[in-house]
Amino acid sequence: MKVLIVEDDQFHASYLEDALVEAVPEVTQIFHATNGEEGEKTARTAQIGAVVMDLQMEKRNGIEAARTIWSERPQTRILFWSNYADEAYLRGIASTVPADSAYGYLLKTASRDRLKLALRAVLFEEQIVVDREVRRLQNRAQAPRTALDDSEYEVLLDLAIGLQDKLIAERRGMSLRTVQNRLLSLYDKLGIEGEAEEVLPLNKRVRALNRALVTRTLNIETLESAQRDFERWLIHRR
Amino acid sequence: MKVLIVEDDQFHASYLEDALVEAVPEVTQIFHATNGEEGEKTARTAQIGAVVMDLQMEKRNGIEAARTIWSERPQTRILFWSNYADEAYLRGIASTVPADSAYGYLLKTASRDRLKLALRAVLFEEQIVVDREVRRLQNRAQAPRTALDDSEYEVLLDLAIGLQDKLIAERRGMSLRTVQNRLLSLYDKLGIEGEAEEVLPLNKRVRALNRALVTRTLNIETLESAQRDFERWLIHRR
DNA sequence: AGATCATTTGCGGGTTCCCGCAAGCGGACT
DNA sequence: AGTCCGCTTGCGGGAACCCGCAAATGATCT
Repeated sequence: MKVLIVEDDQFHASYLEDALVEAVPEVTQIFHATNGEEGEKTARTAQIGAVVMDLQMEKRNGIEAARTIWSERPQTRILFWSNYADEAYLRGIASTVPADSAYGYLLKTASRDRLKLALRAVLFEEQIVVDREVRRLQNRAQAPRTALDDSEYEVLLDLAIGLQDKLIAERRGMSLRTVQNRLLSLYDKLGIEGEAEEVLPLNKRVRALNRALVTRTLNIETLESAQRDFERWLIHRR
Repeated sequence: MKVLIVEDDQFHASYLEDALVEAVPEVTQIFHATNGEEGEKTARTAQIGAVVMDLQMEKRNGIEAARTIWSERPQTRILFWSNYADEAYLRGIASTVPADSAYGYLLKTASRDRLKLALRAVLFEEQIVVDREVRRLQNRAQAPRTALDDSEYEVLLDLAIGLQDKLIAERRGMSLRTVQNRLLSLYDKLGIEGEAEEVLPLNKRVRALNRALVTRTLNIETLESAQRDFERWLIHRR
């Protein structure tokens, strides 16, 4: 069995390699890559069936890499191994994992045993494994009070890259007023009203972006990739 | 000689420890902490004179910890060892390092040799060492065209936490119009005009925050600590 | 079909924001 | 003193934003 490790931190990579050979002795060959782009390439040329991958990396991050890997070979097993449990990553993964592929999401703070368990379960047994911490975030993010539905999330992204209401309306095909309704519920769900109790007037737009970042609903990479998406859309609009 | 290592990633911590004993055999005792708060405490109780510290950590980050450590014992040598060269960190350090203390700023991507060199130079020889990469950023950030002066930076922070012009004016003791002038030059320096050339109308406020984050002028920790500062100020104003 | 409830949309108006213009103010140099 | 230059400040107005209100549209259930 061939396994690819995509990880830009050399210490983490070698730790991972150790754990991997212990957990899955069936492994015959281990490949390394230090960023998403390289990872995609190796996965393709070496016909890799199992991947362990960090999420934040220079050049293409883990999610983007996973997207192309899965688009080429959907049955590839991928274990994401990340420092953070950001909602943005969860959304990214949820929206790209093929119907019946095995994957996992583990935090780097997990113990060595849990890591080994997850490695075996995902890469070999083709199970789905999600870290307790991550699961907790997932639940919180899905609590009806706080959950952003997809349409709200889209508007949040547009807001985050600095689009004005009118442009968002055009891009998403809704009326100006509807965009503003989305914004209202965003402000509500991100908790921007009561905030400091008193009549402390804030710039809600900026505040929304700020809150989204601080609560890890968005992260900086999300901003960058939303920007790229937008530019692509710009070209194709008539 | 006693040295304190403050680092929340265990692999990095042990790598650091190795390099440290090789580079500075004079070391007699090594202490560990995994976040800023703990670091401050250990530095105080163990009377530490030399510290190696990561910058981004849960609870108090490296800069905040450095501030209190230096306020208690200004001649402490501190080597910052970080993943990123964010302008926000540079500003933070620049504004807290006492006049004649030894410190250093090294990226984790530095080779082992450079790390050892820096460890010896800063902790033992009491020199000042700044990583090449970091220095480069520093220069770029100081290029007249892009450099934010302190007053602009303050306004940027206020904008970033969502304050409106009027509040910023009150907090910083300037007129409304002056705040707006600062914003104008911010927009200019962050490159928000031409952006997409044509008449692509953007929400400049949000865009400014977005750009500041993407260019690493700010990071999310900065947002959080700016928020804390603001709340402290809120209490003390009339 | 008819009733019900949620979402979408238009309208209107009070704020905030962005920024040109021009009048103060103060330091630097001659 | 006088001139120059840059920063601050007030004024004014057009654009964008926030949001209540109510009508239109749609989906669901009986």
